[in-house]
Order: sequence, then structure tokens, then C-alpha cells
Amino acid sequence: MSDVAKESLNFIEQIIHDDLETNPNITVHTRFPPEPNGFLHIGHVKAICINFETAKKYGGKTNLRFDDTNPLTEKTLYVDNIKNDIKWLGYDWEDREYYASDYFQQLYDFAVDLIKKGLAYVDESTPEQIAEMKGTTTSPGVDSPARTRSVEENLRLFEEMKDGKHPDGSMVLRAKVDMKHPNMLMRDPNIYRIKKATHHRTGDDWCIYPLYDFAHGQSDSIENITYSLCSLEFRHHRDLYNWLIEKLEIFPSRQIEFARMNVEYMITSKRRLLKLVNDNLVTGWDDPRMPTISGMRRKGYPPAALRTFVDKVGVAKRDNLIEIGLLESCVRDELNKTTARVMGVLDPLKLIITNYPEGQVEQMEAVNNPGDESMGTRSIPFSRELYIEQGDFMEDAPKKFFRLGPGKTVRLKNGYIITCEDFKKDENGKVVEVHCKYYPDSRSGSDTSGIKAKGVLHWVSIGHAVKVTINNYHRLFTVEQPLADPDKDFMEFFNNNSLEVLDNVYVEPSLLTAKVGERFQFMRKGYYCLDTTSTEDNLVFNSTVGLKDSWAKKNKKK
RNA sequence: UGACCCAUGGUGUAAUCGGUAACACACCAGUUUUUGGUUCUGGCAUUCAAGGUUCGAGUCCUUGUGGGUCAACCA
Repeated sequence: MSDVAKESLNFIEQIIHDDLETNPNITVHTRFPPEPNGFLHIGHVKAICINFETAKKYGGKTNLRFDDTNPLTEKTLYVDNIKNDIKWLGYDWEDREYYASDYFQQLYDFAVDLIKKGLAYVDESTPEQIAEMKGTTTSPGVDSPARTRSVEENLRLFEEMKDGKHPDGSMVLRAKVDMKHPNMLMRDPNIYRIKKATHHRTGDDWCIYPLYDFAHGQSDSIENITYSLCSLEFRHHRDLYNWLIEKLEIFPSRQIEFARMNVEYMITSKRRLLKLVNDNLVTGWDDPRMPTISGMRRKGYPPAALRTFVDKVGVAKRDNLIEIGLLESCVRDELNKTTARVMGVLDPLKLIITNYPEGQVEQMEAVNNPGDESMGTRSIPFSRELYIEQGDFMEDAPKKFFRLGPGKTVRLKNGYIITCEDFKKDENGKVVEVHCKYYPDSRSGSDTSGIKAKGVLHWVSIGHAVKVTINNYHRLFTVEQPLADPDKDFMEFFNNNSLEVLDNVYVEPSLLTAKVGERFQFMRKGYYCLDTTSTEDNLVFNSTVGLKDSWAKKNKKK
């Protein structure tokens, strides 16, 4: 059977596919170009995956290049974090770690070349004057008086700029394109400015720095990037990108733009995320509620789930709002396959098995993952006094409630079948103790009792359980699009209950050996990940995502 | 009162010389299940609008409508 089932290509792959047909010798070379001025977030994940995966698909390469042309905002600390995040996501740039700052001399030479060609000039107009002369989207701009300066003078002035003979902001180098161009970015864009600041890598070697439009495309060219894949908001820059490549006569990299993704309940604006951090509304950039890679990692999202997510989101050019459910489904799917099942009781209720011998302890064998035999088994202590969930007992249980209630019978997972015979309440009427009898011949794995129990409950043995802390995380915002309403500040939608700490949680003793970052499925509850703040005395688990809960959904509907 | 980009189900994407709407998530119903998890099965849109070209249009043309982007010595 031939597998020529035409695989559908996204529009970028289509372009590459067509290029390859005309010229099979093309090596697909992409790049991921972050500015090291902050933390990577879910939006960057898409850019990373697209650049790396596209190259991989065509046997090409992807460079990591730090776009560090603004010394005021960039730090080596961010460089290290970014590299760590990309590695964690599962991508490898091998030895191709580059910096725009590596090209400062080359870029300077390009600028000199442009001046010599009569295509760039030094302008000492103020930012206000330059803005004024730009015109508007509906009216053309006017030429700056500096536009007619001679090549010689431009050369001299530009060199003086480089030599630090002029103060910050006193003049800029502009490309001479067209002040009447319909694309505002083509109206003689600034390409070099003076900044007497210490650069995180080049120190004080330079006091003039290229602007984005004179650094990005040129760096792409220098690195022989064939496809420069970026998000749609750079569309208008492409005209300049191509103009500069043409005038400089350098390697013709091609920029292709795709739509960035918007995810429900998430924001990626650095300024706004910073506010959450500064106002201590989250514990930091790696708070598990944050949309940063470090936050999602700490929350327990597996890198493979993020990659699958981006793949399922696809690549196109239209505006989109991705349902958070898609992300969570990718996370669940991955975690379902890879995590060990354990039992933990989040809201304990004491259960006494009245006919079970006092002091007796049995080790029950439990399968770690019913879908993956290779994950093995473990043993769990079973005894007379256990904890079950408060929510698993109801005094007046409806018929469809497959859990415990007076006279009801259930199986204790990996244990015995029990029937409820009695319960105790405190002075407030709250059930505090449930009494059951068990059937000795119903032990898991060797059940000869013939009793049927529809419900299955998780539990822990009180005498053996480990008390831990759980951080239950909920959405950071109360609406899908906190930024959608122009009349309202996004903080109006901040969810003040996004963190719920449970400190009366008991888990099976096997969890004592859990490692930070390790992920588990707490049966019937959800997925949890051991947090970095865990200590030997107190394990802290972060909620990653809940299990699908059709019972809760059904009840909610009523 | 400009230029550029976009418009397929609830959501995100497919439909590769125009050939009769596919996949995933979500949802609904059922199946399986010592997790109300998982599995499996079935159900769920005629493609923004109006014209036009054509035997045939989601795909081409025209005109609308709607949405997005663009004027930092930021990237």
C-alpha cells in the first residue's frame, strides 16, 4: 500500500516545497531570534517550534541568535534563562549560538556602504521633528533638511558618532528611502542611534547601536538564513528588509510571517506580566500560573505536550483565539501516558473498617500505569483506619452516586470491597467518621467474593500516610480575553482566587522518594508535579491539570 | 479618511492543475473500565455577503461587509 496520502502542508511549508522544486539544492536554514530582555512565554513557544520544526522537516538547521542591539534592556541572565528554556522544550541549536552583537563591526561596515551609495544620511533633527516630518498614514511625509547632505559629510559625521563625539540623542543615521512611501516604515527609517551605555557582551566598545531594521535582516543574511519565520506584526518591516538586502547586495534571506497565537485566559504582554510580578500577585516569573515557559515547566506541563499543542494549533495568517482546553488536552494526553498513578486524599474523612483486625497491615500491590505495563508496580500499606475524600461520602446519596453512603458498597482501589454500616457527625452536623465492614475474600487481584461494586475509591492508610501541601492553581484571569475591552484595565479581571493552598492532604508513602519536577496522577483527582519549594519535611505539589470529570460536569448541568 | 494582511462548524486548522467539505479539541449519546480517568463507536458546518466566469467555485474575478496591522533614537 503506497503511503502517498498527500500530507497537507501549511502555507510556509508550501512555499519551501515550491522553492525546493525549482532549486533542490536549497538548504533550509531558520533561526529563533529572541531579545535577551525577559523571559520566554507561550508565544515564543510557537515561534521556537515553527522555526525548529520547519528546518527539521526539510533536513535543515536552526540558529539561536540573540537580538541584542539595545544595551539598556539586555542582560546575560536572560540569555542563560532563554537557552535553558529552549533546551527544555527539546530543541538543539548545536554550535550555532549567535549574537547580533557579534556583527557590530560588520553592521557598521554595511552602514558605511549604504552611505557611500548615497542611501543613508546623518540627521540631527530631534525625535519630535523626525516624527513630524514622517507624515501620517494618510498623508505623505516631507524630506528632512539633512537629506541632501553630501556623502563625505555623512561619512565624517557617522564616524564621529561612532567615536563618541556626539551626545546621546543628538543625531541618528537614517536610510534614504522615500518620505512619501505608503508604508510608514519606508519613510527614511532610523537605522543607527547613539547610546553611551555598556552592552552586556561588547561592554563599552561601541556607543552607536543599529536599530532592529538594520540588525535583524542583516544578521539573517550574514548567517545565510534562507527562511526568516516571524509573526505577522513584522509584515510591514518586510519591505525594508528586502530593500536593505537589495541595496546592500547581500544574501537574500526571505522573511515569511505567520499569525501569532492568542490563548484564552493568557496574556503575553511583558509589561503586564511584569506588573503581576512587581505587585506580588504571583511569586515570580516562574510562578506556575504564569504563561512563561519556566512557569509552565514548574506547573508540570511536559515539553512534549507543548510541542504537540503548537503542532495542533497549526500555522496560518488569520487572527485566532485558541481554547485553553486544547492545551490542557495535550497536557493530559501526555501525562496519561507517562505518569505513575498514586493515591492522595485532598480533603480527608476518617474511615474505620470495623471488622479489620487492629494493628494488622497488609501490603497491597498497585499497578503504576494501567496503560503501560513497563512502568511496573508498587506496594501500598492497607490498615484498619484510612482516609477517604469527604466528597466520596454522602449521607443522603442519590441512586447514581457510585460512592459511599449508608448501606452503600464500594471497592477501595487496590484493596477490599467495603460496605458502609454507620457514620458519626460532629456538633455541627459534619460527617467526621465512616464505619464500614470489609469482605476478606474481596482482596484486589484475588477476589472470590462475587460481590459487585460499581464505585471505586482512592484512600490512604492513616498510620502510614504522608502529610503534604498542595497548591491548586486556577486561571489567572476571570475572562477569556482580559485585554479585549479597551475601556477596562486587565487588572479588573485578575482572579484573586487563582491560588488555593491545601495543607491537610495525605498521600501514600511511596511519594516520599519523589523528585522535584516529577509528575504524578493522583487517581481520580488530577495531575500534580513536585514543586521546587519542597523540602524533606514538607512535600509541595503543584496542580498541573485536572482529570476530565464527567460526573462533576453532569451535576453542574442539573 | 491611506497601505498592507485576513475571513471555512463552538475553537484551531485541511481540502496542492477549480470536481462536490477532512482532522483535532470541545460538545452530545453509547461502549469499555478495580480511576465517573483511559479505550472504542456514533452524532454534530455547505465555506462572511452579493454578483460574475464555469458543466462544476471554499478555491478564480468584481464589489461590499467584518476583523487585524502600520508612524518608538524598542524588538
